[in-house]
Amino acid sequence: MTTDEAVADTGTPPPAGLRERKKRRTRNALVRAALELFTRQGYERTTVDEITEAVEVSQRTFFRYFTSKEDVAFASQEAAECHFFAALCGRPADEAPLAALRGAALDAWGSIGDSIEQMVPPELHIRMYRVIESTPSLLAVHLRRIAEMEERLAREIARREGLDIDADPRPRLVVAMFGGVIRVAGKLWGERDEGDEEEGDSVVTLRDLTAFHLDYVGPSLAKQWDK
Amino acid sequence: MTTDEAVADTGTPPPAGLRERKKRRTRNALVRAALELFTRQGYERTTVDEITEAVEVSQRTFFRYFTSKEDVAFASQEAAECHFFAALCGRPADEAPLAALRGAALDAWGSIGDSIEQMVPPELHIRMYRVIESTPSLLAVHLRRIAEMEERLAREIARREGLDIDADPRPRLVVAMFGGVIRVAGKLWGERDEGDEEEGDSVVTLRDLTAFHLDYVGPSLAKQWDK
DNA sequence: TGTCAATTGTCAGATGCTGACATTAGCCTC
DNA sequence: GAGGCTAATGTCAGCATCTGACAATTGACA
Repeated sequence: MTTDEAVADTGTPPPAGLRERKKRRTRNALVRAALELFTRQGYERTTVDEITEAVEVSQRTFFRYFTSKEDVAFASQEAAECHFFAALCGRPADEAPLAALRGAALDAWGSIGDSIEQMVPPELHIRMYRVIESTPSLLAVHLRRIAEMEERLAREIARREGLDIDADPRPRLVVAMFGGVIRVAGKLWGERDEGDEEEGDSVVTLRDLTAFHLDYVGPSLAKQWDK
Repeated sequence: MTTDEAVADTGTPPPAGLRERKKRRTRNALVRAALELFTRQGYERTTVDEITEAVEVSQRTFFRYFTSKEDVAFASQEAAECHFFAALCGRPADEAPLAALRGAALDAWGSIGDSIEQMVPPELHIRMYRVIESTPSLLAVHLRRIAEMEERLAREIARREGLDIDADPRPRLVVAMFGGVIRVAGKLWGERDEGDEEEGDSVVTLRDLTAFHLDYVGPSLAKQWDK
């Protein structure tokens, strides 16, 4: 319990010790059980006791792995977001800010499975995304997490461009607008085929929808950057 | 409890009946006591019991006026947001979308006092805004409320321009980006003079900061709108 | 004044979450 | 491989938010 725990996801293939492996198994089991219940019967209608009973651990153990019931709902999101941020950091240095953000978003969506399949089935991750979007209390937390991510993105953009985040508002502004576009795309996608369940198709659809909206406002945002 | 309750703010000067007046008084007293406690000792460290004891009503009564502890924290925000939306609706029809949003925002900030002074002192409203921005759980709800407001704004913009909100993404996109700018301005303001407390000055500062940021990205956003 | 309906209070209980302490179980040394 | 160390888990008590049910109070209106 010394080093990670806050990361808790980014590819750590062989967690040598038996203890570590057991911990990871328990954690993943809790996440799977929680998302399964949340997506099946709804977030509010699922109690923490139901989750812990499904995994056969005490309620207290649950709250040692997750700070709150909300926390577990975002476990796979957390992994996906780390994946996205890593994609941004891996972008070539000569790319313009918006191009780098766009590329990172599309890359991350393309390889979403690699980053979370050890924890939960990607299809469950997608279903959970819809639950988040349609559950007010989860949506609120989701938006706050997005805001935190935007802050990190703005700092990374500022770093890439050699700008002072406190002196130049452009990094924050371009990220804020980028985030706005992403959210609009996600929302429209969520409202689209509400009860269809087209499995793997959904990921592609959301990815394409995002690309479409980004390309729509991209030119003018880029112009704004140069001023 | 039949008609309003959800509105609960927009200027209703003489609520004739004794019952209605008493209800409004109780409600306002709860809001004032709550915001006073929240701003003095923090949101998390304040219990609902403390609020109800200060007003001398039962806890059950509190939850009849407000659906949750979070709810009361946004009572004055709700009024301010209605004020802003009304300002947008009152804008001349020939104004461009972004100009109308800009004008409504600045007007609303200018006359913020008129819309909430019956409920709470404007200075308390401002202090509460900072508590919201700096309290994670409240910030989350705040962002969700903003998202809901943006949806309403997008629909109003679409109506003004005679567009179909489901067919043309521009209303949502311009509003999303407008909202992003507003949030950046609000965040920067909140971080600025953290412990200064310059009273009325604060409102002016935030208003000006908003105007500055809007003017910064305004031209390019307007370009985006025309295509 | 007396009846009706709305407001409030009281009570019990579900749920989320935390601290304290006991118990179990992996790990490491001798 | 026995025993001690420490991390993980379980148990229990308790606080806070929030809700339903029912009783008591109080304004409204004939």
